[in-house]
Amino acid sequence: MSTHSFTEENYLKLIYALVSRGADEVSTNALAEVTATRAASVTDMLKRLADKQLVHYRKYQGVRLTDEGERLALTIIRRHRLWEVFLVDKLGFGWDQVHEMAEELEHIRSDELVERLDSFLGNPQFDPHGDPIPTPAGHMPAAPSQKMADLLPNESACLLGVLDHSAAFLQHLDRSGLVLGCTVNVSEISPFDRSMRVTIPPGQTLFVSYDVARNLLVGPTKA
Amino acid sequence: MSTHSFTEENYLKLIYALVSRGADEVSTNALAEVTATRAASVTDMLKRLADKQLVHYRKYQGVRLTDEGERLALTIIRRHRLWEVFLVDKLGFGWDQVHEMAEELEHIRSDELVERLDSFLGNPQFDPHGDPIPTPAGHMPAAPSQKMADLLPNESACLLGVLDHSAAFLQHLDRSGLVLGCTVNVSEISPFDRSMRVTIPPGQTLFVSYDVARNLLVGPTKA
DNA sequence: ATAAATTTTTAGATTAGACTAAAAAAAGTT
DNA sequence: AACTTTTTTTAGTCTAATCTAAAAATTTAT
Repeated sequence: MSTHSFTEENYLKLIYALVSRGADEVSTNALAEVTATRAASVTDMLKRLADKQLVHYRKYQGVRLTDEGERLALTIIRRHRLWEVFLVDKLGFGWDQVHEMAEELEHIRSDELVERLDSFLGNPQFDPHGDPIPTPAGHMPAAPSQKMADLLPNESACLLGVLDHSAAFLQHLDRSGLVLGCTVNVSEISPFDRSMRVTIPPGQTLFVSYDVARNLLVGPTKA
Repeated sequence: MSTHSFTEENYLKLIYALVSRGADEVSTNALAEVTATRAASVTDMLKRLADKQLVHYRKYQGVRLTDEGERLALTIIRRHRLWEVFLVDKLGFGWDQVHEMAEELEHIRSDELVERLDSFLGNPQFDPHGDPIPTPAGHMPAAPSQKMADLLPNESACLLGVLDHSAAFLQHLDRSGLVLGCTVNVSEISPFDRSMRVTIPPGQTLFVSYDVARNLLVGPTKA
């Protein structure tokens, strides 16, 4: 039942994010970058987190989360994503507007609140960007990994998520009419710039640049 | 657009609460009591709030809010009460469970969030305890002021709010079947202990102690 | 109106979380 | 292998919000 500061929670979340997208251990500088602080501040915090047994830390060697640290990181990510669903589904915010608010809401410290929110939202499996919502016990479900850019001509797929979460990218998708859950069919790929001609229901055709296609996650169509 | 710390917001809210229930100015000791800190800490904070023009403060004389301080206090109270409505109406919490969570939620800093929440909840005028919800512009609507203990035999009234917000009191009301909005009719008042015999729909009779009756707010029946 | 009690303020410390500047370790280059 | 560059850590400082102990102002009581 010990309680952690907002700052500590944010470090855990960010360490999780950095580890899960590649490296085995996270460097001090990488953390300084994502926390928007200096390396010296990061070192301080890592020592504190190590004292609390939330990370494994060896000088000059980088960090990784302990089991308890990972469990905690995942409950925070769970809260973040559930609040995003609330903001979009219930309050009508756009998926490009909710990140900052969820950054604050994720720190509200009541497990019962989170579980009631979860049922109120209908136990969603994914957040508005298609990211999977961790279980209450702290397990991260598998996420789709195939990119739209990997599709071949004549293949169809279901649009499931985004890799780039920036407001600019999300707004671009809005303007293009690309919505999560929609079925896309690749009719042609330009050999020159790898841009795709795709059709989406109801029979609409659009061009998707490679830069966009490699930031979109797809899966098998529901058919 | 300047931003204030949680702590500053809490001081403002508590100063408002103390002023509105009596005294013209609030003493350092009274604030130390409600903030659960020491007088010396309060003095420090009052200086900081005075620097930010949120309170009028003169040494040894107590404090009161500036117009800007009061406006801010009321937006925080507005947020608190709206979140309480959300927790009770949408998530199904009991009215005795929501205070602590709302204490955290009230500090989420997005005006658009609050206004969208307000519409989502159907623009409620009162929180689950019958306290009026301040307007977005920072105006506190009038609250009912008549106490159930002031009713005379044979008078009827509508139960509108509570003065005591403790979980113990609220749970007592739950066990008694006293619900906000219900019509109460006083059939008899004991001259000995001022306890009341009241009837509530559907034709149920119960005894209400003076201690309970003076913590209940009533108004004219809707009829 | 003077002394005693209470309240409030000052002075000086502490903690979390940040900072800068400098030292130490690791990695990269000839 | 030795030198250079980069990364990380240490050492010392800063701010917000707290604390204790002591001093100052106000209030109460004789």
